[in-house]
Amino acid sequence: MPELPEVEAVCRRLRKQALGAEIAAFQAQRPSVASPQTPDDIARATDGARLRAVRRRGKNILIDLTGGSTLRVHLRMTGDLYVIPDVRFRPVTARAWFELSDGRALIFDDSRALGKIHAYPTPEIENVLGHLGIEPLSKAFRPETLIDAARKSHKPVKLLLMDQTIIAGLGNIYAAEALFHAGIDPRLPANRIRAARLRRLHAEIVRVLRTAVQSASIAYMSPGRFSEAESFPLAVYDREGENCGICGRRIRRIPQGGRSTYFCPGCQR
DNA sequence: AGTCACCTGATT
DNA sequence: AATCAGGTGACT
Repeated sequence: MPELPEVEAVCRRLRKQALGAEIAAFQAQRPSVASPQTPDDIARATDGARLRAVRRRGKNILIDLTGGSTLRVHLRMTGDLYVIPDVRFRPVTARAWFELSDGRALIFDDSRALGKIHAYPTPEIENVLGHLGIEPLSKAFRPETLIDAARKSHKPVKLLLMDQTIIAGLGNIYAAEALFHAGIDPRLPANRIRAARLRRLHAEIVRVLRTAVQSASIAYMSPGRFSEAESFPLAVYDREGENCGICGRRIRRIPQGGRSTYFCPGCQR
C-alpha cells in the first residue's frame, strides 16, 4: 500500500471527508500505536480539537488541529486511515480510532500493527521531520539534486532512492519502477552513474510518482475499501519470472538491503 | 554498511 | 512449517 502516492491519496480523501470535523474521543485498541508516546498523550492533544488541515511530508500524514497540536500518522507497511459512519462498524484490524462529534469515526486500520500515531505541538513538526530529504514532486527536486546525492554515495542506486533522508517518499515499488523506466541496473553504485542517466532517472521518478498519485487517488476515493492499491500496471515489481514487456527477457528478483528488488536484466544496465 | 526487530497475514 | 510482504529505526 503506502508509498508516497498512496499516502497522498489518503491525505486527499481525508481532506474531503474530515476537514473541520471535531474529535470527541481517542481510543487505542493497541497502546503501542502511540509508542514511545501514550494513548493519553494523543487524547490530550486531540480531545475537542477540529481538523484544520491535512498535509503530507514524505510518507507521513500530518493532521493540523485547532488547539495547536499536529498529529503525525505513519502507515508503515499496512496502515490505512479513513472515515466510517459509525465506530461500531470498525474492522478488527482497527488499532486506534478517533470518535468524531458528528457520530462518525476516523479509523487507523493496520493489520500488521507497525504504523504509528504521534502528537506534537504544531511548530515542532519541522524538527520531528527535519531529517527527511526533498519532496520528489516539488519544484525543488531538480536533476542536480539527484546528481549531487549520487556523487556522494557508493551504495547501490536503488538503496539511494529509498533513503528517506535524500528523497522523501520513494519506496520499494516505485524505486524499482523508476529504475526500470530509466534503464538503470539497481545494483549500480550511485556514484558510478553518469549525469545524463541520472537526469533521465530524475524525470522517470517524477513521471512514475505522478502517474501513481493519479491512479491511487482515484482508487482510494471510490467508495468502499480499496483492495487493489495499484490499478495501473507495474512494469517489473512483483513480476519475477515474467517476460519484460520491452525486451522479452525474464524479470529477475534479487535481495537488496534486506528486501526484494525486481528488474529486467535486458533493459537495465 | 549491513542485519534485525517490530507485527500479522497471505502464500508456498 | 517456512517464507514473504510496499517501512523504519536501532542495533552491530
